[in-house]
Amino acid sequence: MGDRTEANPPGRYERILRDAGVRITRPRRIILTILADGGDHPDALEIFRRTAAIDPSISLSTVYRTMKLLEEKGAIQRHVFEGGPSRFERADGDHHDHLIDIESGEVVEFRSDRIEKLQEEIARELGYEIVSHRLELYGRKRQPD
Amino acid sequence: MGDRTEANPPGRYERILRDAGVRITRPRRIILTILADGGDHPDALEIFRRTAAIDPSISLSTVYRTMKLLEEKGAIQRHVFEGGPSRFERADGDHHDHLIDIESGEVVEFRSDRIEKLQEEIARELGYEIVSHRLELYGRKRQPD
DNA sequence: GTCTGTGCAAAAATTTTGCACCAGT
DNA sequence: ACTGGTGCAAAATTTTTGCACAGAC
Repeated sequence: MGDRTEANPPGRYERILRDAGVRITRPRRIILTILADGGDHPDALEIFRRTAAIDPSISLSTVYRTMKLLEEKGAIQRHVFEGGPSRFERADGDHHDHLIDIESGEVVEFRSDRIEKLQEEIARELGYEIVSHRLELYGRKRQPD
Repeated sequence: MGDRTEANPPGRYERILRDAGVRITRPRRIILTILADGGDHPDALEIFRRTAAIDPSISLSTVYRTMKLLEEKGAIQRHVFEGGPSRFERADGDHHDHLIDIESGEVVEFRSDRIEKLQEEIARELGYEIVSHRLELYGRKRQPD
């Protein structure tokens, strides 16, 4: 999967938000930095821990409010994997789905154009147009025997 | 989709549970009846409302405990659609995925062997074996133009 | 009679919100 | 300055749990 940092130059989110008429405050800038840095899928509490390490005055409410805002602006995606709380990841252009390691909680990203196509076909057959979708595989590492 | 009641004769769940060494109590029997009757995807509170209509002494805790039990025994499936609480449906033999109408909340079931196969392939390529999976399409009715 | 299941109330976990103050533009 | 954003504490929502009693086997 590797490094995708260059896909999110610092300020990418800032631009999205500014263009939407949203103020760039200190808490928001810090949260945005954390999201841009992370290649993972942290939940609100984890993001809060990371902001707290940088500026302990930032509240959990602000984290939640910012996540909701970013989601509405299309800057991040929210995932609710089985059982757990919402987890977030930035939304670059590239759509992908998730494979969750049920033993470690690790998330592997993947993408299948064939599956995407099939989904479209199915929706059309049922008389619907897809607005969004969610495909999650839950599995464990295969033992190389 | 239509009537699937015959796929769940009364007592189907009872057998599953009895075989698992679980006692068939009055609350459980009532909850099981509700699940067997419903062709829908109620959440815990809705199930509680339905049990309350039959026997108001049944508590919400018992509903939750029973749902968890049934899930563990493989008798029902839990779904967490975007935003909302867990919703449940009985697990017959037939696996299917869900298309959720984002306007009405209605759930349409579908199944695609081709998608299932592709999922297996993808997991294998990534070095995993699938334990479970979740595919949800969120969409709106297409206007017949 | 034994041991699991239940109701109740309290707690836990996650997320949202009212309000007075603060800060970005 | 104006307006939207923030921290805090309290509430809302969903789910779990401790405990004493009830009920299935």
